Order: sequence, then structure tokens, then C-alpha cells
Amino acid sequence: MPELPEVETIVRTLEKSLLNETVNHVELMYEPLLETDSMYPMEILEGKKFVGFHRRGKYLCFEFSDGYYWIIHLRMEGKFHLYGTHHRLTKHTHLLMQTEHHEIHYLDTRKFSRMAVTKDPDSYFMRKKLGFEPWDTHLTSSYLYEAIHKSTRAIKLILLDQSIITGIGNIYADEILFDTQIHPLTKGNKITKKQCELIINSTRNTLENAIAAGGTTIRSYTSALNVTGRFQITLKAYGQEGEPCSRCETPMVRIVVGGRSTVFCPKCQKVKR
DNA sequence: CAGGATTCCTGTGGGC
DNA sequence: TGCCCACAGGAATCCT
Ligand SMILES: [Zn+2]
Repeated sequence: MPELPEVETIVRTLEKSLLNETVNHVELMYEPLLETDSMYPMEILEGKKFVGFHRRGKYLCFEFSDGYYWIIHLRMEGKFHLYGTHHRLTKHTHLLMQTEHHEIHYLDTRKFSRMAVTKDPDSYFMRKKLGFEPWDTHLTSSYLYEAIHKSTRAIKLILLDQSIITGIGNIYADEILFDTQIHPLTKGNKITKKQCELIINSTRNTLENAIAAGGTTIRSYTSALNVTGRFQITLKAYGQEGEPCSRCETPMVRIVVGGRSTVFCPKCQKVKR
């Protein structure tokens, strides 16, 4: 699943090839990928030039000439394949975009991803109710504590809530809780201010390390482009069920929290009631 | 209002 | 070319 580090990697990678290229042709083959309230259809981008590459939370945001923005959320399996010449489409290719030097294929096997074209990205993201970016200076232990100290939800779900901190997904949520030694079922109202500080610091470190490594590679998600398993960082919690804890050797345990697979160390991450 | 449940999709993998 | 089916997962939406 592409989370913030993967999205950042994808944006920066595409920027290298597509900056200043003009779109000659766009074709969306699976219409439901375009949000029904998208301000413009995909075709509006024909004739426009890629002038900026941005990321907000887990959203990619491509800026075009004349003030248009193409915003995409990859969800679990959205991915780009970039080619220098015409390439055969697969049954999972849902969008085709051609520029003077590239052919961009957008694929999503599960068709869960979403995109939109707008001239007002600020209001677009406002409607999505996104919280602070991990490195926003407004994200302080006081802010986080205030945001969660009355909540009865599990901290695991709080970390996945994009309206509090944006960019964390199921993989890094487990990594952050392992790193801070907090049990994933701990209620928000049992998290101390000190732990809020630990969570913020760990979030920043964890995501920075992942970006430095180029994003992780889990299951169907490969990397920015049609390159497989090139960058892979070591995950200490996610997907480590049954493996010895890297801190204490105790077998890692898997539970389901709010429908999300969650792995933690029962010895290092104690429940707090 | 908070928070739990449901829904959207389809490849994968385990069981038989 | 075996068949069946539970499972996974981000966020919108519905429900309590
Ligand atoms: Zn441990």
C-alpha cells in the first residue's frame, strides 16, 4: 500500500521524467476512478503542460499550465507505469496519458483509487479534512494530546485517521507503535502527553527513513514506476506475525483492530487500561 | 458528535 | 485451465 513515503517517491520520480512535458492525449478507460464531483473531466488536461509535482498526505498532486491540478489517491494498488514509446495496455490499465516523450499508464487492479481535476486544490483538500503533515510545526505533542485525549478509539485507528496526522497507513502505523512501544489497542484517552511526543518523533523518523529508502515494497505494490523491489526497507512489525521481536525475541502477534490487520510485540507493547 | 459497520473490487492463497 | 471462498485494505457513507 502506498503511504506517504511511497507517494513522495512516486511524485519525485515522475517529476524527473515529466516536468515541462505537454499532454497530447488523455483517455480514462474506467470512468468510476474519476470522482463524480471532479470539477473537470480528464480530457481538459490535453494541451496542458506539467509544471509542478506535489504531495499532500497520501495524495499525488500534479500541477499543469493554466492552473489545472490532477489529484490522485492510489489507495491500495494504484500505480504508474512510464514508457518511452507506445506500450501494450493491460486489463488493469485504466488511464492512458501521452506526452511528447512519454506514455503514462495508470493501473489499479482493485479499482479502489480515485482522482479528480480541479483549479482549486486548497478547497479540494479542505473537503477531504486532512490533518497536519508529519513535519508541520503545528504538529506538537500538545496538539496531538488535545486531539485524542478524550477519544475511546484505539491508538492504532487514531494513527490511521487522516484528519489528525495525514500520511500514515496500516504499515507505518504498526511500525510507529512498535517503535514507541505502545500497544495498538491503547485508547486515545490513555495516551500520555509524553507518548504523544514519542509518537510524533517516531512518525517523523519512520517516514523519513522510508522516504530515504525510496518507500517500502509490499505485496502488489512495487515502486514508483514499473520497477520491482528495488528499494526495500526492513519492517519490524508489519507482516512480522510469528517472527521474533527484534527487541526481545518474543514472537510477534497479529490481531485485527477496526478491521485492520495489526502486528505487535505482546511483551514490548503493553496494554494500558 | 463520536465511533462502529458497511461498501467498493479483485488477485491471492489455503483448503479440499 | 481445478474449484471455492475468505481475506486484504483507505476512505466515503451510512447507522447507532
Ligand atoms: Zn518485544
